[in-house]
Parts: sequence; C-alpha cells; structure tokens
Amino acid sequence: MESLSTKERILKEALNLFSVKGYEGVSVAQIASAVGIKPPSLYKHFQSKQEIFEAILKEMTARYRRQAAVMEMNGLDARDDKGLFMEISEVQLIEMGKSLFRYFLHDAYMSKFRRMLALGQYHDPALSNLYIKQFVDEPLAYQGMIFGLLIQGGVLLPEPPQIMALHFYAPIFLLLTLCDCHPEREIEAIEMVEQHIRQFNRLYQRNESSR
Amino acid sequence: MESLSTKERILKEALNLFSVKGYEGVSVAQIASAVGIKPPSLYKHFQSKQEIFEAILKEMTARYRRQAAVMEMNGLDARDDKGLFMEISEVQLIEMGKSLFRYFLHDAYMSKFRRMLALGQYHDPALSNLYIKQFVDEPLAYQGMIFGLLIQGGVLLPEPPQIMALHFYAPIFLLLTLCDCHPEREIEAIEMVEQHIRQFNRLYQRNESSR
DNA sequence: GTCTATAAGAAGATAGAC
DNA sequence: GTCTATCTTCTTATAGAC
Repeated sequence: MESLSTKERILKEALNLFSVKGYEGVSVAQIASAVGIKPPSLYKHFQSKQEIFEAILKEMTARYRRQAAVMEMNGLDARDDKGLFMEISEVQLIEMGKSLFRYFLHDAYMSKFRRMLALGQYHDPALSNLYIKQFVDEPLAYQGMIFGLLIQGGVLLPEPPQIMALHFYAPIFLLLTLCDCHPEREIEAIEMVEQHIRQFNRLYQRNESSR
Repeated sequence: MESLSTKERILKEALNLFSVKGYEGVSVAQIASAVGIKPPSLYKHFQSKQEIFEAILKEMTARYRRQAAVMEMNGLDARDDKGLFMEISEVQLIEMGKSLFRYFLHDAYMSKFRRMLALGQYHDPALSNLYIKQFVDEPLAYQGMIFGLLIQGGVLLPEPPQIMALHFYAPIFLLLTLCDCHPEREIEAIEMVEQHIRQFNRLYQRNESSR
C-alpha cells in the first residue's frame, strides 16, 4: 500500500520537474532519470511527453474537485451552516485565511500544481483558464458568498461582498506569489496574513452596533 | 529617428517572443525570423541566446529606474509633496490606482517585462528576485510610506500602513494577473479596481472626525 | 516492462563566401 | 552584416532483444 506503480511515479516526478522548470525546460530523459528508468521505458506507459502532461492535468483537476468539498473554507459549507457563520469570530476568520494560505502553499499536490499552471501558461492556453478559475475566480466567488451571508447576519458592514472578498483574498494571493518565488520569506508572509486579517476584521466589523 | 538598429530590433522582437512563450519556448530561428534575418546574422550582434536575454534584462532594469521617478504614483513624490498628499481625495486615490494598473498592464515595455519575469522564473533565479522587488516589495514599500503620511495627517485611520498598502495594492496585483491571462476581462478588472478603491476609501476614511 | 541501439529532427552555434 | 552550408549536441520517439 506504500508503493506506487511506475506509471504513478512517472506522473509524480514529471509534476515535480514541470512545476520547477516548466514543460519546455524538462526533457523526457530527466523524467526517466528521476523515476530511475531509461527514456524508452517511459513510452511503455505514455505515448508522448505531451500525454504525460495531460495525465497530470487530468489527475490534478480530479483531485481538486475531490478536495473541493473538504476545502470549502476548512469544512464549513456556507449555505448549510448559515448559523455557524453568523457567529464567526476574528480567530475563526484568521484560521480560515491561514489554512487557505497553507493549503495552497504546502499541500503536496496543490502547491506544485499551482506552480505548474503559472509556469506553463505559454505552453497550453488551457492552463491560463484553469489557473484563473481555481486560484482567482472560485476563491473570490466562494468568499463573496460567505461575506454576503455575514452581511445579512449583521456581522459585517454592508459593503459589496465581491469587493470584500477581493480585500480578503487578494493579499493572500499576493503573499502566495511571494512565497513561490522566495520560500525563505514564508514566516514573514504568514505573519502578514494574520495581521492582514486582523485589520480586515477591524475595518469591516467596526460598527458593532447592529450585532 | 524612427528606425531602430538591427541590434535594437533583435532585443525588441526577442522580448515580444519571450514574454509570450518563455525563454525555452523561443528558438533563435524564431527571433531571427521576427527580425527578418537568418539565425547566423544574430550572432554578429550577440554571442549567444543567453546574451540576448541578459541584454533585455539589463535594458529593462535601466528603463524601470529611469521611469521610477516619473512613476512614483503619477509624478507625486511623497516626501517632497507632503502637503499635496495631505489633501488627497477619493478621486485622486482612484486615479492613483487606475494609472498604476494601466501602467503595469499597458506600458509597452513594462507589461512585456512583467510577463517575461513571471514566465522566466525557472530559467533564471535572478528573475524571481527582480519580479518580487519590482512588482511586490517596491510598490508595497512606496505605498506604505504614502499611507504613513496620510495617517500622520489625519486623513486615514491610524492602522498599520504596511497592511494598508497590502490592502490597497494586492487587489491591483491580483487583477493584473487576471488580465495577463485573460485580456478580454480588462474592462471588468478596471471596474473592480475602481470599486475596490472606493470601498478602501470608505473603510479607511470612515472616521472623518479628526480631519 | 526494461533495456541497448538508433533513428529523425530541431536546437544553439560556427566557418567562410560575398 | 548578411548569407549558405555545416557542425555538434540534445530532443523526442521507435525497433527489437531480453
């Protein structure tokens, strides 16, 4: 139950390489070497380098969908657990942001996938769509919905929730990009995520009267 | 005074290609073809493909430095024109954000340079540093300074200016990334920049008493 | 399924005529 | 400074033995 099939190991090592050097920057010989086999053996598992790439894309998309439910802001479904969100605290809000940040940055697959999408946009235009959908549009839409509920519940100021989501998520997105380039600044970045959310909370909860 | 030297045309066309397809994705034959010459002729102007790349990097860095003074938030130097900033209005704030957005997105060199840095990070680690410096650290530092002055002047709420700068700039950064991938969403993005800044202004100027 | 050997082509770069 | 012709190396991919 520990061992991966050769096919799976090829996908794993190829993703490792693509996420660091980009599709064009990696040769099939490098992938084979990382797996511990010779290049011709790769072609018993995949018909081409492109097919390896597409298999990664397919698997990561499936993985994202599977984890989406778990994700949904750390197991909270905004529609079903309306009551839960109505009582959201600053601590919960901070935890929501930090866990989102850590998931995108450290989840073994998600972090590599995000880098591969960012680096591989020129190779396959479909990557741009996927990148923006998963790391911009979907987070903003989901958080916008949550903030909409929190406004209805009188927890937050009655400001447009889409922009509120932008204010919440964009700093996290920027700090993720920072950590991708400079992993050594992660501690600083996490500290900023926390300060950001505290300040966000002070701004949007400032009028406590309606609660 | 209109015509560019062959050397300059090589740099121009190479940047065009690198910014779209990445360093590894572009061959010297493609660069030569774009210029209208044959590959061997390139080598009379540059010793290698890598040297072309480095020349672009050098010229763009110089260009950025030259324009930095002009840039500084649309000609305003925060230190010298303290008084000017003390009287900043919402309209000015919006114009500051929009012009920053448009400059990064549309300036013929800046936009290509930004894309080249984003795509080429794996090829040359120095690009990561430059990218983060120019498009994360410097904008945040500069805007943090401005907001610090505006807080001193009693225009804005007394919140940490670094996080305030993050709140101001991160949405612009995210929307730039969006437009890089999906140019057709630029109108939507500019609209969001404006809404974002209006909302930013409402949040941070909410206490008008101290002015 | 893995290997060795090898094909077929594209890449970066050079030699030397004009 | 541009060209044609060529070199070398690397790349993706296949053939066929084991």
